[in-house]
Amino acid sequence: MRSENGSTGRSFVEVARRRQIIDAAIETVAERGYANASLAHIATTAGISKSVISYHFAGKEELLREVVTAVFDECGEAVGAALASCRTWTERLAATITGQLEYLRDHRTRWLAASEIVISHRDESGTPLYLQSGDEEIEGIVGILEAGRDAGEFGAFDVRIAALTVVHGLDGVLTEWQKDESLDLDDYGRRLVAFILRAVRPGAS
Amino acid sequence: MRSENGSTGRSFVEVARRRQIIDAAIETVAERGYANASLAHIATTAGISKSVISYHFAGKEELLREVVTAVFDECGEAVGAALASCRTWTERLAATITGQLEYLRDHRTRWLAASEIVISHRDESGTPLYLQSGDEEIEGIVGILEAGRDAGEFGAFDVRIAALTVVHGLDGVLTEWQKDESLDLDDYGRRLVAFILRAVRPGAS
DNA sequence: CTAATTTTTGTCCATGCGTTCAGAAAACGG
DNA sequence: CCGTTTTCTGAACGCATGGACAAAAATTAG
Repeated sequence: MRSENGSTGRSFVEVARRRQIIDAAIETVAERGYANASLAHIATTAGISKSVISYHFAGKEELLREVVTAVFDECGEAVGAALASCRTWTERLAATITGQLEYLRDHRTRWLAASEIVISHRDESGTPLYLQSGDEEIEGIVGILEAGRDAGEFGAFDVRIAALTVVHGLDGVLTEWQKDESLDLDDYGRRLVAFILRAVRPGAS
Repeated sequence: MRSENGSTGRSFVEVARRRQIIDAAIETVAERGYANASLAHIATTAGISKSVISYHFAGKEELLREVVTAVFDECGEAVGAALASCRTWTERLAATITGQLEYLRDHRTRWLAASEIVISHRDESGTPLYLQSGDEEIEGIVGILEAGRDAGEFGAFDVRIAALTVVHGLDGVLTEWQKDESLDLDDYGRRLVAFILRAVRPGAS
């Protein structure tokens, strides 16, 4: 019997191969775009035969889903770590923004690939992934905004609209970064935080 | 000699056919998604033979570009009309937001199709359309924000970040509307305007 | 009415795709 | 060492796509 890994029932080589294929898929999608990221190209990038992908993954569908969950989980953990050291709700709101931008800054390729897949990939019924994913991120921001409002750090405003604006503002940063590769993400993050804090600050509406 | 139309040198029937094909493309892309909107499907939707599209358009590329420019020009005109009747910069900022949402509300299919194409379609070099389009919309909002700031209607903030946040917030409304078909766009617009006005209002920061 | 031109049609083609498969190669267990 | 299992390969498959083409149909002009 081969040594197994956790509860997945996968051998070490299996896990390594899957990781290698996932990384190759990320690189290929980021470089050539979702539509041009065929299994053949991914296999070439990984330096393996096309059929190996079909051997280790149930299909292209499963591979792409694994890419998305891997990257988003990584980013979620990074943001969670940034949130842990915060003391005020204002800090938490800022950390949500800067934390995600820092992940984007340090893992551009991975984030780009995951975004491409989420936007472009459709399941068999034609529904894109971004309409299937849960809204945990939005709910998290809503929670911070409500708590901050109750604590008196923020003013009175529509927390859901505010949360959506933050999330879509973060999504849009990638677009701006693609338009201008020299964009300073840290600077952008600071300015975005400042703008959002202007909106949520207490005071007349 | 056939009667011609403007400077394009196209006959009336030619113009009509092109419009019919463009509308069929819009309907097909909105219904089946960009990736599944083949020329065959578009032709079936239009009730014509596939080759007619190739006869009237240089290729799929030209057809899709015409769809995008047609829809975005329509929306731009609608927003422009809404702006014309504004007297203050605050009104203009609000009209930019509500005007676009009203177009989205009244032309969901067209906007959806154009967005799909802009996001997913790549030219031969692999560059998506949304990285090619000019930033006239952003520049317009930047102009409003600067003028409003100089007029004392708005406070001191980063106008570019503010404009980008507005634009990306508007882009995101379509996503929310897809997630929840019963979303009240007028209500969303009012709330979004209120939130943005909170951010740009004069005061410390 | 006839000839020329515009428009439409159905068919065919080359290409690329994801997946399948039999068999080769490698790794493993006793 | 040999038999078994896992892993990999290259070829083949069915399918869908965008485009090209000759011929048919419709429209126009004289």
